[in-house]
Amino acid sequence: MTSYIKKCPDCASINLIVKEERGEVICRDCGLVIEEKMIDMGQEWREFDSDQAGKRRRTGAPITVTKFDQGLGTSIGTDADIYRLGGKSKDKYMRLQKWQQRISTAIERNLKLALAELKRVSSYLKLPHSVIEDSSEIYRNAVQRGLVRGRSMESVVAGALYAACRRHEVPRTLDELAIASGIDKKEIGRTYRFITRELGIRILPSNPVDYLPRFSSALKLNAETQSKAVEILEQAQEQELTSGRGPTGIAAAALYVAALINNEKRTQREVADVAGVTEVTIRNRYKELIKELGLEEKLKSKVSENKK
DNA sequence: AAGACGAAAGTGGTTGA
DNA sequence: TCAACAACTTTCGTCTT
Repeated sequence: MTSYIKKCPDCASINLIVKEERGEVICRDCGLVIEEKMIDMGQEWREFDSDQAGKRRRTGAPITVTKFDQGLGTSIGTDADIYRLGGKSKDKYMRLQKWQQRISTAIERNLKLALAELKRVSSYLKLPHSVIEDSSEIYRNAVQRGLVRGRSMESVVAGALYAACRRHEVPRTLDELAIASGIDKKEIGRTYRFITRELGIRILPSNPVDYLPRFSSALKLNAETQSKAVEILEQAQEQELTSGRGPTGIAAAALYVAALINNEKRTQREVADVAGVTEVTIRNRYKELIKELGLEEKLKSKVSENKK
C-alpha cells in the first residue's frame, strides 16, 4: 500500500486502495480511478524481415469485455459487395447474412442492452472500472449459461454488479444497489445468490472494515476516528463477535463507538441511516462491543472530560 | 424536545430433518 | 417440504440530557 498520492483529488478522501491485478489506485469513497498502470505501448516481439513483419504486426483496438462482442465482430459482406456477385452466389450470401443477423440479434442485442444498463447503474454508484469489467464478464457468463431466462435482465445486471463489488472489496449494500438499479432488494439478493452458485463464483463473506471508509466519510468523521473504528473492528473479530452478524451493523456500531471516544459524537440515528440499519441493531452491536472489549471506563472518562 | 434505551412482536432467510 | 432458529426490523413506552 505504498502511495505517494495521499488524497483523492475529487473528494479528498484518504481511503485509497491499490488494485494490484489491475494496476489501479482507486478511491474507495467515490470510486475515482486515480492512477492506472502505464500501458506498455511497445512491441513485445521482434521482426527480422518483411515476412515476419507481415505475420507479427497487428493492430486494432484493445479487446475489452465491456463491448458487447468484446470489440470484435464479424459481418458477412456489405450489400454493395453482394450485389456485385450476382446469381447463385448472391443468394448464398444473402442467406448467410440473414442467418448471421438472426444469431446476432438474439444474444448480442440482449448483451448490448444489459451493458448499457450496467454502465448506467455503476456510474450512478461511482464504481471503478475494474468492477464494471468484472461484472460485465459475470453477466456474459450468465447469459451464455442461460441463467437469465425467467429473470429480468436488470435484476441479473444488478446481481452481477453486486457480486463484482464484493469480489473487489468495494462493497455496496444491497439497498444502494436497489436504489441505483430500481430493482427490489430481495430480487437482487436472489439473483445474486443464484448466479454466483451457478457460475461457481466464490465470494468471501464481506468484511465490515470495507464499509468503514464510506460510512465514515458520509458522516464527516475525521480519519482518526475511522482508524479507531478499524482498531475496534479488529479486536471484535479476534473475539469472534463478528461471525454471523450483518457486516454493516458491526461496521456502524464500531464507528459509533469510535466517534464517542474521539469526541465526535453522532447520534445513533445518523449512523444507522448511512449504514442502512436500524438504531436497535447499532445498540445491540455496540453493547456487545463495549462489554467484550472493556471499553466502559474509556467511555466514562471521555464523558467526564466533556463535562469540564 | 430529542436522543438513548429496552421490550415485544413481526419478517425474511438459513438449516436440518 | 416444513419447522425451528438467529439476526434484524418495527413499534412503542420510558428514561436521560
